[in-house]
Amino acid sequence: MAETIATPTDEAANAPSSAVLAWLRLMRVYHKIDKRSADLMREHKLSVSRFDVLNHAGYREGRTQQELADALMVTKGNICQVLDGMEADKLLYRRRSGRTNHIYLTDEGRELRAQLVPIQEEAIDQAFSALTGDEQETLLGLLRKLDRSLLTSTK
Amino acid sequence: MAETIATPTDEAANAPSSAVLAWLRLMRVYHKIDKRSADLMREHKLSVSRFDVLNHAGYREGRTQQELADALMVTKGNICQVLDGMEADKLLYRRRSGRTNHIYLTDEGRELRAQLVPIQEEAIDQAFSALTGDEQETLLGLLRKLDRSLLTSTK
DNA sequence: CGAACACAGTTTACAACTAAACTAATCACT
DNA sequence: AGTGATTAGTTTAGTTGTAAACTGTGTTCG
Repeated sequence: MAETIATPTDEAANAPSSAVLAWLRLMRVYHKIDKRSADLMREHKLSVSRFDVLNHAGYREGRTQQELADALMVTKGNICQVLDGMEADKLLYRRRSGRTNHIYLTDEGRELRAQLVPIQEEAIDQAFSALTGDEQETLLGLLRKLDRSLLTSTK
Repeated sequence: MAETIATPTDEAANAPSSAVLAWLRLMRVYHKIDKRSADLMREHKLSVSRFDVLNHAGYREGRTQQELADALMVTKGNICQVLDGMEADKLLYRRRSGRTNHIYLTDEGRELRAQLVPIQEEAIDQAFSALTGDEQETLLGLLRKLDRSLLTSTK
């Protein structure tokens, strides 16, 4: 048995699992679309994080900072900083109630949101346009299943 | 026609397109798994970016910095900084050739890589274990199609 | 040749994010 | 009511990333 057909324990790595391959692709897709978004938002003098806050806070007003942090998958410390900036720029304001802050958009913020949300949606639709409607649904279903199986970090 | 069945132009946003829904899920999945990876790597005193460089540079040695930057979807400026640190820590070294640098792992770097790659792969397999093998293949196929349709940024 | 260009890598200034410590308000329970 | 645990938000120090200017090397072609 001088020559094996395949040598799984070789220096050359084993074939990566489909999970690893899927993860690598997912990373690439994420980064590419994220960069597109960043470029798009920069054209409108806004960062992605500010847009996300504007979008989410405006979707249903009166949310707390912690709710925003959870929804956007960032720390409450980060949200606090982003809100500081946006409040200073009069895009939104905090209304304290006990120990929680509720976030409301200003007219200016609401206007900016109304202007940018369709542009962003258009860009996302365009980015996904290589997939058919059915494929998008399939992808969504798989990602949803995966998402639900990943416990929200216990912290 | 006093009452419409649906009012697409309402204040309440239109139903998001499947592309937008897929993008939101993809973001969530990316962040959750990325955070898991970061936590896992931190246990081994390594950052995700260093692990990525170690993994990629070790997969085929002699790569240039620009190749690494492209593969990891970060700027060459960032790679340069990460390499500075890793070179200082004796995980790898640069070998200049003309105007390009080729990257090689030290024995220590190679050893660390051999130790961590299986751990990381295990974690990824585990993260994707909610999907069946077929589902993982389907997901991979869709992501690959999507990835290929997204031009690498022209820069 | 040599001027103009292209390109790999480096540096710098800054933005975005985290972890962790801290402050302050609320809750649970005897 | 009082004390201890919990929770929302803030602050701080440090990490990771970017964009853009800069350096130095190679390449093209009149």
